[in-house]
Amino acid sequence: MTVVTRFAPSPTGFLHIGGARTALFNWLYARHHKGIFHLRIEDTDRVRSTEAAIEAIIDGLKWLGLGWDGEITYQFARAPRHAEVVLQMLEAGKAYRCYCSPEELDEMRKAAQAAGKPMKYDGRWRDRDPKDAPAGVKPVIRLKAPQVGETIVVDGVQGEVRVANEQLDDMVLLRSDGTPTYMLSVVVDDHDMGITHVIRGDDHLTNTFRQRQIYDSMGWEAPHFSHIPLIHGPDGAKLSKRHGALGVEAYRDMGYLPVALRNYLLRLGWGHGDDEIISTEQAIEWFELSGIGRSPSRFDFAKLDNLNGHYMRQSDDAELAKAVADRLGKASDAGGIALLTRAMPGLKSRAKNLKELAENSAFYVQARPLPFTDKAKAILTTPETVGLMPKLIDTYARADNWQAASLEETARAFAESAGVKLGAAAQPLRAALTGSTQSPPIFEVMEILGKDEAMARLKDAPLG
RNA sequence: GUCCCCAUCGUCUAGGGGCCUAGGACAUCACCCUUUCACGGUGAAGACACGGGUUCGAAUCCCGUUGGGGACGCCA
Repeated sequence: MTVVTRFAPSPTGFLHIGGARTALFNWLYARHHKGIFHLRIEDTDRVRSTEAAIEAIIDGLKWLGLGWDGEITYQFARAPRHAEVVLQMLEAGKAYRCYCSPEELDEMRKAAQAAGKPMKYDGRWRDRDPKDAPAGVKPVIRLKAPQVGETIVVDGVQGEVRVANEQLDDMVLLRSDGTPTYMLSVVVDDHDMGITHVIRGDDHLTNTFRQRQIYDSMGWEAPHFSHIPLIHGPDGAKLSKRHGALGVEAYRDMGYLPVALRNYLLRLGWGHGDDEIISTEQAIEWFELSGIGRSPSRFDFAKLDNLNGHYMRQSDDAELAKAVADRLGKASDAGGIALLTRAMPGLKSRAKNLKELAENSAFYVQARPLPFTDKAKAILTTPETVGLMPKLIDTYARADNWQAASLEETARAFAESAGVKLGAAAQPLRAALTGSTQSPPIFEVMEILGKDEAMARLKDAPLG
């Protein structure tokens, strides 16, 4: 049997981090089994669905590297098919028309809650004669759900979960305007698309009982369900669009790498022994439902940063240089990109994301005169520096060999003859050449900058 | 209110009756490396929510309590 999974977001906002993880798990599961991964946009809520959201979701998935198979399914386009299924159920006596007003329903729920009962529709139109139908009221169509016994779901993550049918009411299948509800649409689409495994957020677990009833009512075989625990924010509450969740594009803008985000998201709720750094290929090979944990997890930027740093250090220098140039608005500066590429080995171990990397790289391609941080200024204006620097600069002006090792030798010899530590020479150099007190090894910086630029910067230095 | 799910270091987790004086990773702290900051290396501190069972033996199984989360729409 070919495994068929799907990611089915509703386009009411960006692709948030929880959705991204759900997509990742479905993608991984399909790839692991050499199966199919579908994308279905659940746009049946015509009021809240937007084109912009659809675009954001598609862009997000592409950026994350989670490609889907075949065409995208748009759920709203399938509404006629959904309605057709409801009609079948109606004819088979498995569904019925209900003429309750919203006010009646509201009262029902309030009364049930007050009486300590589950808040559900009481089924008053279930067996009522259709002739009683009030004139001018468009009915909804409800499922004639079983009233006794229990509905059981065997979940890939949660195990066997059961609920008494008396807890569940006759859900609405078709709204009074003739459009299908979510509960019905998902079931019909999953069935028609041949979905074999549904992997989704835990918040759908209780919905699954209702969906199960629809499958049973239609005599369809239900897919295998797996409900993954939700990702919580630092405060422990569900991470949602309204509660601190960020879209994947926000992570992109913060400078995180797709590969790092995939690795991080994979480890959030899924484990394979003590493994932490897991390549995407390795993830595809290892991913199994049994590795999914049952308890919710919290999003932790510190760990994401660590992972991102790891993957940045492994990234290709030229690619990083391009990304940095892009962020610095110098994407078309070929010379700058070449210089940044050479500088990248010293730069990339000093940043945990592309944003930082760009900030730390800026001094290399910064036009003179350089801006100086307060600390850099302070170093350049100490009496010791003021006394030392002119002589050091003069020494370098006469240097022929501009290789880092040679430059360092020169500085060491200079420091020794002046009776100071190497740092006394290196730190002012750093301040003058980078405008900062923190940078890659300063002699490496000098070499990469080249003698002309380095000397010019040294002469610019605001000594004293 | 009703139902469902969950519960190991601050965080992510390993663990599925004896291998656990509970392992790893991130974060934290110390030391080493060192021209700064990182990277890297070494080490430290740090957890089985609580109470009952079951068992020769429980982090692991059962029940309860507490705590957290989720669902109860003509939203998805």
